[in-house]
Amino acid sequence: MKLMAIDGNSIVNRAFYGIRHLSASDGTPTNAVYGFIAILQRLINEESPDAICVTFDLPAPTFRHERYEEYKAHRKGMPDELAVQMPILKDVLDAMNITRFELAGWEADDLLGTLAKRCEEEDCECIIVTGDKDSLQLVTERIRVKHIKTRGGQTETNDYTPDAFFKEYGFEPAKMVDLKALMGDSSDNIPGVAGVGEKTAMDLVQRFGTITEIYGNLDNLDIKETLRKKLETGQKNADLSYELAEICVDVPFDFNIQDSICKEVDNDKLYEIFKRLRFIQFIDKFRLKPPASGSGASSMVITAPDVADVTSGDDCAKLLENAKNADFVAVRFNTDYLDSIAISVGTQGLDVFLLRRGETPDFDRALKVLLSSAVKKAGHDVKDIMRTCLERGIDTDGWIFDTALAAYLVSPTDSNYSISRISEQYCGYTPGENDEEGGQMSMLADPGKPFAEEAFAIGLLKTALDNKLKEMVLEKLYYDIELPLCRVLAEMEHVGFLVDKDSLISFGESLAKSISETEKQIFDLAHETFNINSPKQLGVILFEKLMLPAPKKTKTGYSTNVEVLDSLLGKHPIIGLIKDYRELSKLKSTYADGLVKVISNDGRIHTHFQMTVTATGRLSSTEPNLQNIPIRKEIGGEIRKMFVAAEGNVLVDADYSQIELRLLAHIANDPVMLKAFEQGEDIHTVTASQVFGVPIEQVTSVQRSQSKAVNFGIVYGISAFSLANDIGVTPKEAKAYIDNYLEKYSGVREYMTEIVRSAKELGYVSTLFGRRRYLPELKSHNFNTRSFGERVALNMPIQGTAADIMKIAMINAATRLHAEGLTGKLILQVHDELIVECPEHEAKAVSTILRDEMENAAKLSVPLVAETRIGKSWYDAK
DNA sequence: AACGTCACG
DNA sequence: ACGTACGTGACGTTG
Repeated sequence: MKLMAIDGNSIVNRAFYGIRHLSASDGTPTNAVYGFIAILQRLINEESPDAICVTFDLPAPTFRHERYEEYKAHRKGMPDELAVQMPILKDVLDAMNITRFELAGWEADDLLGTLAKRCEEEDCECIIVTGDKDSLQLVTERIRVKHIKTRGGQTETNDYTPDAFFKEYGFEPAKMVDLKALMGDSSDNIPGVAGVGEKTAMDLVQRFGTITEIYGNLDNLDIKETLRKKLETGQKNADLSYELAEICVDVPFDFNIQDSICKEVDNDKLYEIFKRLRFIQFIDKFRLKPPASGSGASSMVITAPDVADVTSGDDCAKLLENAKNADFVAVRFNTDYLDSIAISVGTQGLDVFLLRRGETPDFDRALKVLLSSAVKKAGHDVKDIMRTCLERGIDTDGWIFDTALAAYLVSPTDSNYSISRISEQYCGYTPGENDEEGGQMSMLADPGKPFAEEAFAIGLLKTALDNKLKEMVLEKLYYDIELPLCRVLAEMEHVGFLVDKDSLISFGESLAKSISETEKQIFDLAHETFNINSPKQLGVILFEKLMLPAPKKTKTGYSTNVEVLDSLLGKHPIIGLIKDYRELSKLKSTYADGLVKVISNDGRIHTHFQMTVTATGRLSSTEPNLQNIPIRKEIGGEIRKMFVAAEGNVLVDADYSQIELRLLAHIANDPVMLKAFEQGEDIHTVTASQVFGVPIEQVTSVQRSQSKAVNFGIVYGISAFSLANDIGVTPKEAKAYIDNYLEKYSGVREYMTEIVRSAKELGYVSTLFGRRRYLPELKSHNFNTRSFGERVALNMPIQGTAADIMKIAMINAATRLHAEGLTGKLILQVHDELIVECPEHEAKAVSTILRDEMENAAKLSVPLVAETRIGKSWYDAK
């Protein structure tokens, strides 16, 4: 028999502070409950105990505390957000049929101690789960303590058997009490002996044993006189502390392990609670089913639609007619093949119609009508549908809504915008299982009912999200920017970027040569071969074999990143070679070999732009990522020479100059910065002159580059420590630079305090165009998390507005190119840079259009400046 | 799957 | 006293 006994208060605390903010639909915080259940589930899997129980603190009631529940929650400074979760947690445990114990006047610890001893007497195994180290005193052969830590959202467990304890502490578990008696514990109000801390106390217990042994022989101990004095004066405190630290193991309460044996959970109750708390994953994990119908609430529940296969020409014609007349229809395709369509017309009828190639008469004509502007459509991932259409030479238009895009604007930090997830969240309706997110769907001949249910969900979502957009004042951003951008991006992806495949391959081969030469030299210097790509093996060579000083560690071992290598540069010739090796192998694996793999039959690379990934509103690029092609280092530039224009064409590259700092000047309305930009000055030089108090002409290059770092730092939400690290000065000097900066740029200082204040008040920040990012981090009790939230509050409006402006410029530039009858096409966007490929004779016109549209995408109180260049390759055009 | 590393704006 | 810049994606190693 194996009992798992959990220190409820301790674990719920860990969960509360370790897990990001979560809330139920009514706003009640739920992170602690969530974390607790997650930990519990994991422990059950790990240990498979026969019985489980949870203990909670419950102090003795006194007359002074009339509102006892409230008092209970707030002692030890339990914050409100946690206190309100305690009753919820208890409900959950009850619904799970897990016994819980609380007894007035006793702490969770004492109950644990008592029941662990009872267990032991009955020859059962007991595992105590806690986040406090106090309970370690209970460890015996039959009682194991599982200590839980949370690090960066991950929970780690540490098992203490008597052996494991001895290894770490050097004495037996029972002496934990003596240790506490000497060193004290401020969090538990145990005084300990004044002047004795952890180190001294450990030493004393290791060498001499219990406090009885220590005090019984105090005069003869081999210790410093001062320590003896401290112990003498502190004896009373030590005795008192011993009593406080000792866990009571004979609390008078009935404990019978049989009562705690694991039972089935109460499906209906648990389902109801998890649903209310929005713990959808747990409903799955616990295999819960919706309560049997007849519970009365069914009128509120949206039920799955009926599916009608369209198999006759008459039905099809009727459907198309209805579709044309409807305000909108919701459409779901199998995006890759376009051979099945599910259509949900309006939201009145609950029918979904299913059209299939081969089954529906005249399928292709129906498809064409549906895809045309005659039918107003809501879809999911409209850009991808458009790209597929382009690839198959089908025209499409009439897309008036994209549910993924809308859900993204409403909450850009979510990581999953699958139809089923957002439908569950915004409509309370869950379409049937469907594998498309896993990429399997397109292979299925018969998508069937789940597919139809997704079309139905899109219809519900359109209405729900449209309201949300309106509520959040996101309509303009959505309808004027995000939605029109779908077409622009679909075309860019479709056109792609031509690369010189042969050159890329031979570049890869020459890299292979350099790599193996470098490798040989490294092995010579190391006197052995090893995998240089393994930070672990490299760490051993550098810091153990070659005995170089290790300046930094990571969680798992030595850090070997460039920063570390740079600090070691002069110390050993192997360092430079390793840097070379890294640079070459990165270039080969990610860029040379990596890009060759994704060149299509047309010789071009067709990236995928992701519209719903970044928290700030930027695009991202995948498969391959064309937004991180090398440029900063000499040899990396070689790669850009392989990105070329087709025969008779050129590339026109346009990029914004300092768009983020210009936006900072505009948003902060900082007079000094505004003036600098109006007069076309070099902003970093101006900053240097301000910060260092020298005339513009006398700014040195070091001063300019340091100021450049300060400017960047400001945009990122600066800290003196990081700035110091970045530019190699002391944190003190860095702080002086920042203080100086904010003194001169007073508008920026005001912006920084104001944006954080407003973010805390509203719970979100926004761009000039209304794009929002919610910042639950600002409410965190964790300093780091909260500071992160503050930095994001500073940065997002700037980075996000720049992204908005670029999107506007893209839409306008694409429109202009077309309107002026040019054949040049946008092919790439890299955040502040746009690339068009066009016939040579169009280059000048294209160049003008790009610059014009980029500079005029927004009217600000500073000029926006874009610079353009023309070349045969990306390298030449930049 | 997570981590370390490094490419970009 | 805390641990530190914002936003991404891909690759190789390791567990």
